[in-house]
Amino acid sequence: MEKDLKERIKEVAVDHFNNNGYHGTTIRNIANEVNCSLPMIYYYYKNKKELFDEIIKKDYFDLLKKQATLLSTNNIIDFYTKFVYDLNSLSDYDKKVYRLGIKVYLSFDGDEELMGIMDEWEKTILPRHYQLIKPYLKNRDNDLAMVRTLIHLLETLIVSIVVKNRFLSEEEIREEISIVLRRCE
Amino acid sequence: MEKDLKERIKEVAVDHFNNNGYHGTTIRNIANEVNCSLPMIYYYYKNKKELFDEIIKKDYFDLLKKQATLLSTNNIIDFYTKFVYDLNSLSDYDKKVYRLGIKVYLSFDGDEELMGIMDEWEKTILPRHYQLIKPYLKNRDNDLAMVRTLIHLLETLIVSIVVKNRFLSEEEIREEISIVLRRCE
DNA sequence: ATGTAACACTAACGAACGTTAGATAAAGGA
DNA sequence: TCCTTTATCTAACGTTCGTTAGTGTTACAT
Repeated sequence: MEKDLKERIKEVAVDHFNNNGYHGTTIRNIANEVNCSLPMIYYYYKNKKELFDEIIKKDYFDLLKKQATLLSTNNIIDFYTKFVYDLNSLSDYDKKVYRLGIKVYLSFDGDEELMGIMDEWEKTILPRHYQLIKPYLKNRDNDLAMVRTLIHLLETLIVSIVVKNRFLSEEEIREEISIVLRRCE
Repeated sequence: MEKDLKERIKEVAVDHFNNNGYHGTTIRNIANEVNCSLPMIYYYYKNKKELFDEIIKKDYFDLLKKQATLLSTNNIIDFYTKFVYDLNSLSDYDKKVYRLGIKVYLSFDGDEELMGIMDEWEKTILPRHYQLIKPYLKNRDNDLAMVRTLIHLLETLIVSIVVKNRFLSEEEIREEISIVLRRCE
């Protein structure tokens, strides 16, 4: 019982929500694994939904925002390669939070309120990356399509690492990003 | 009560499994929406799990196999554009089945047995597409990376249409596929 | 007419769920 | 010393779950 009980509850909750979904997760199972009594969970969290919401609204979006504020280097391919590769070394907890967030993002879990928040975030993705890549673009007619393609590729790479829990080498990440950003080299 | 009751049960079940996950779906809710009594579901399906399994093992893989047997035209970009674009016009039922399958594929639902089946299928993807694209490749050192990148792009496009229920125009699909397959033109 | 199979129901079982009431024990300030 | 706060518990509430036992009802073959 080294760590804070509230923190331990959330860690176990992330694990269970991840493996069994919102409905498949029970407060009793969480309490059992944390080795505390059942009402202790209600002592720290109002109810099941608040526990789930805090993970998404706080922990998941903290992760996303931290990732979004990374600054581009002078090489756009280096930057995006690192952007993806670094996900490999996320802590187990962060990886699970990320995975749970993607689950909600794809509306595989959570409720409509959370989906709305996800939609808002999604709208910021294309403009943000476009601004980031802009300096490297050669002003061709399909510039926007290239950014869109990159984002689509990134999404699958992120899912591979975070959701399917695969390790992707820096080399293969770079290869694929280079194929899409070929004209920026 | 026009259609077969067994069929109607499955249709409603697909809907509920999709919206609420396996654990969030109850036999009572299904029976209510189908407007039949509760034991009728057990008359046609041994239990809840068998109902879920039949949807994935039969309907989802039928969809995948049908898609996999499509023959390439003489233009590889045309082929893949059509491959993705046609998903837009899948029936509502098929789209939901597809979505549910992807949910299991990403291990967001289902059990370990189903995950095993998904893993087996996944292994066939890269060789299959490589064989398909091979004739159009210029034998460069990053040919395999290109096929991998294409598959990764396709995955996101499929998720957009089937999971997020977006409509993708033929034009934007073609643009993105062309960016990846640029050297095959 | 009678038997049998297929289709449908009502009612209930036991188990598990989310949640809460209420007690206890320790700690610290007044 | 007494009171309040914080952290923890046991026990239970009412509800809903998956599942089944048991019973009709139709339709068709013999």
